[in-house]
Amino acid sequence: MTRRSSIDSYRKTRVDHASETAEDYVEAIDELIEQEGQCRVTTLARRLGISHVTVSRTLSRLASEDLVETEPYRPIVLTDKGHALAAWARQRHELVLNFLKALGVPENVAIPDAEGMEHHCSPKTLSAMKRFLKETRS
Amino acid sequence: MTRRSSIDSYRKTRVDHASETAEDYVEAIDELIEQEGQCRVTTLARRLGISHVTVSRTLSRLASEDLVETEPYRPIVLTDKGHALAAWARQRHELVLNFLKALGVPENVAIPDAEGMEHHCSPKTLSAMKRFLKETRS
DNA sequence: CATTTAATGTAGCATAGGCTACAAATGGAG
DNA sequence: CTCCATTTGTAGCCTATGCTACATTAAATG
Repeated sequence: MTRRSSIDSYRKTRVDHASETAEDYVEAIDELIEQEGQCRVTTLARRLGISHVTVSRTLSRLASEDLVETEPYRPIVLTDKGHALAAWARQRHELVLNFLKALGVPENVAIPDAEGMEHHCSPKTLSAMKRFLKETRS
Repeated sequence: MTRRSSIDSYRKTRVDHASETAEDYVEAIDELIEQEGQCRVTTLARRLGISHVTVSRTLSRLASEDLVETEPYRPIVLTDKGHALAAWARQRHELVLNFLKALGVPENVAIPDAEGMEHHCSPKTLSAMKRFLKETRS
């Protein structure tokens, strides 16, 4: 039983990874729009720490997935779907980060760890984290 | 400050991913050797849920990184370095899984989540998990 | 020991995500 | 309005990870 599910676990991890990029992008785009009024390719590239070329190509994929809308030389816009995903990702990000901090992980470590872990937390794990935060606060 | 580290966080997540495959492979190889006395390409492929072709190619890379030794049509052997990495990965895997279960995450969810999360837990986060387990047990 | 079956390797293709170098568009300063 | 700096796009290359189809080796069985 544990044997059987190991295959599925590995597969899930792989599939998760496919959507991680999308989540990171829409989350960063959403933040940039909030912070600067708009999101440009170059700004996003700086934020993600990669070249504008990679960002540009990835945005094409996200556009084909109906998460963003792009016009040549224009700011990047989130679709409703993209915005919803961003909101969800940001919320989850906050939760995981707060959870790690409440667990006693120093912030400078919790930030990068949360970044990597958040994509792999299923709803039930997120609920457990919420529960922990509630109990800890009281 | 949080701004500055966001770039590094994204970068760290990407770099982490590069070593995830290696960790998953040596961990699975180590388990198979323990369970079946040897590890064959096909068995490993089944375990990881991917084709033997992909496994074969990835093993070449791991061999070039001195983690495994391969001979054509022969079982896969872990180098000392590979075995050490496997031991570390298995230990970390156990810890994360036990932590999630102690947190109240159902096992069937904890297994795949641990699989994805473990690669992103830095030593300080692992320490915090250990601490939590100790406190919970008492 | 020949033959079939299973395991492994190889060829070749696809996608995702990196990059540099160069071209073209935009926008602001003079 | 022209020109220059910045931004964005395009061409082309790389690695990692997936695959199917086919070739080859090893092993098992009659």
